[in-house]
Amino acid sequence: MPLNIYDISRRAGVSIATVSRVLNNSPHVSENTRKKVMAVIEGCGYVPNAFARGLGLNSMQTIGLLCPNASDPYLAQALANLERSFRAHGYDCLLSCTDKELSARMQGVELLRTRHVDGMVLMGSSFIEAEDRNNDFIREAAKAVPILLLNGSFPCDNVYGVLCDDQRAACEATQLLLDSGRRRILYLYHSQNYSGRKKLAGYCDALASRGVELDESLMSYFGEDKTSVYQVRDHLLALERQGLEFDAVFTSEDILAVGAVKYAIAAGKKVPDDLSIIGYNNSSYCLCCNPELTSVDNKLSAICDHIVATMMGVLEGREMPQKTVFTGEIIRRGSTL
Amino acid sequence: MPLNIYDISRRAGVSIATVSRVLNNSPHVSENTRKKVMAVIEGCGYVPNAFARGLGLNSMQTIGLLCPNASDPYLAQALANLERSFRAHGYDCLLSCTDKELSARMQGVELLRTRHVDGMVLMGSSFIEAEDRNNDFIREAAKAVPILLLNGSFPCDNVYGVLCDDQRAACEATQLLLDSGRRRILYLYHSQNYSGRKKLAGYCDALASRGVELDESLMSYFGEDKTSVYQVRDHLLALERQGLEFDAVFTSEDILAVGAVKYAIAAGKKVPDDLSIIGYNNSSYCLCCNPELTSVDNKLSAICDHIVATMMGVLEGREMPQKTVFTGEIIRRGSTL
DNA sequence: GGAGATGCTGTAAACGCTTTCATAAACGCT
DNA sequence: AGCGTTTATGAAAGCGTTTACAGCATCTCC
Repeated sequence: MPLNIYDISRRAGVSIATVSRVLNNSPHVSENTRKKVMAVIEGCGYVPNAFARGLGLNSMQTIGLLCPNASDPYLAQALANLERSFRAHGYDCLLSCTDKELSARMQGVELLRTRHVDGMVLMGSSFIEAEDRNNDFIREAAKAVPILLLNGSFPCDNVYGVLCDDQRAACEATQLLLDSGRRRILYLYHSQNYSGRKKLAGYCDALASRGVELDESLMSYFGEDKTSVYQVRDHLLALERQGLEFDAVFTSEDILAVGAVKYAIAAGKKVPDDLSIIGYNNSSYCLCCNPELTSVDNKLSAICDHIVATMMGVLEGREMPQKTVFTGEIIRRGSTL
Repeated sequence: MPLNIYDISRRAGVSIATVSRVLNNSPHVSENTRKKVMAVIEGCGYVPNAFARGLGLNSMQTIGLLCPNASDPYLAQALANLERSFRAHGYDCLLSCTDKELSARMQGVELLRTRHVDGMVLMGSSFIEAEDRNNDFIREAAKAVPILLLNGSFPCDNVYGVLCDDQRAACEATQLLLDSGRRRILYLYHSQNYSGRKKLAGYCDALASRGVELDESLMSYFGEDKTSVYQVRDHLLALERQGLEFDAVFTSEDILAVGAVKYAIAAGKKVPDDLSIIGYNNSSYCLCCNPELTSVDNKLSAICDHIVATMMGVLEGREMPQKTVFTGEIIRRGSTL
């Protein structure tokens, strides 16, 4: 039987209203009473009941984190960053992992309806559909609480995007390959989501900027499961057998680039001499390969910090920028010339 | 202004008690009223207020997940598994990441005191200290809610351990190295926690079983930060310069084994011909190396499933085994003969 | 036909806070 | 001294549930 606010009020010789005011840092308490009440509170280690507080305030200082795939080290890193930072601001995080995009939507809505989270972070732009009518769930949720998009952008009130300029970064990565003499650059991607489309656009931009013609047969899609390393390797081997020529690979995720390295090993090609490879995310996978992977650092920790700052700002009623764009940076390692 | 239980009771022509009974599947409701009330509830999409419910029941169906390092792919995978499974049972998960062990304890207690979680999962045995008096926080927390240990064991009421027999698995892994002719086996480990100690014991068991003398200079400790890949590489290079001889490496985590591969590359040694390497966890890092890493699969997903099942059992008042041990399995890949 | 079960439903009291409103005290001013 | 203003406090009404308890039919069985 933990203590309640009545116990404190009795011991401090004040009313529960005063105790409540002390707890909530209300200015309408004299310095004297504040001290007296605080002394009692600390003396007996009283902690206000969060459920009752939630009932009164209709909030429990909770943020929902919707994560499409927590086992991806990149998103896992984001998860850790976000959680730590929100906690520092006094907010706890409810996690909601999900494989399938459809259920992701449901879970987001559920989190809102059943847990009354104060805000949600959609981690990864896979939440944003190309077909706009499928995005109603975001618009709907945004009516209730602020929605923050990690690596996405969406024009809607109360929705805030914090992202890397993937188009530009992808363009620069591709240009790096082109400018080292490569002409047949494979583009491998995981999913056709918001940032996936941006990266593709950047890839095209780069080709255009160097006067290289786009060849659709150089672009391949892969599912999101764990076996994609082998999938990529086998796919590239198959392409080679079919006579397709390529001298570089650019991927939308590091794990796919790992697959490209596997291919090179299987095909007896030297990286980067015979095949240049650039990944995306600059995740811990990059250091595991030999040679180590050149990759695009898309400023995850800055993005996470900014997401938390924006969420806090919005929750405190401040005006916040609807879209913040960071500039990616290519981290050159051994997989490129 | 969402609907409340009074709105439903009015529309259904019953009292709020009856509505509540319908919502909680109480048997004391006639089939007729149940149907009538359900129809109203579904008709208007009513969802009971979780805060009020929490206040009444002193529970919000929430599990606290204490994760020492969410950016580790292995733990991230566990996080995803646990969350999905708890959600399927109607429980949401509050995440609490932490780098430092001390603050981990604080956060666990805080989660309990401020959030009234119904149970906690301590992910990774780094929560269990070698010095027993430092484990009071577990004992304390266990008085309030069931505590589940992922990869740990702790003799205390209301604390349940689900783990892999790391000692045996480490022994078998080391024996595998010994039986392929290796005699000078480095053991690299991340931290001196519960499972760290077990693995060490297994390593020693294996040496004893084959009559090989233990050499303390073959054991090295590394911190937990991300740079450990390079740390390991440089450390091994230094050992080599000092004249220490070794023909195999066994590590407590895959990421350290990746560092050993880096060392082999830097030192111009062939894996596995000049140097055999075995990691631990069978994480996604294993596939990134060349050759791919032999590693101990410690049955993460089985452990996670069992954690959730045990937690649910305890919460439903059933008797549950205090300790469940899975048997690890060595996954042989290219880094061993 | 009435006593005693049995089954269903409603009333009202928690649960532990926040917050509005009223009141009382203290203060400054003429 | 008297008045209006400001400041500090308390009483009480929510917030939306759960649940103990009471009440009322209906039924069973002598």
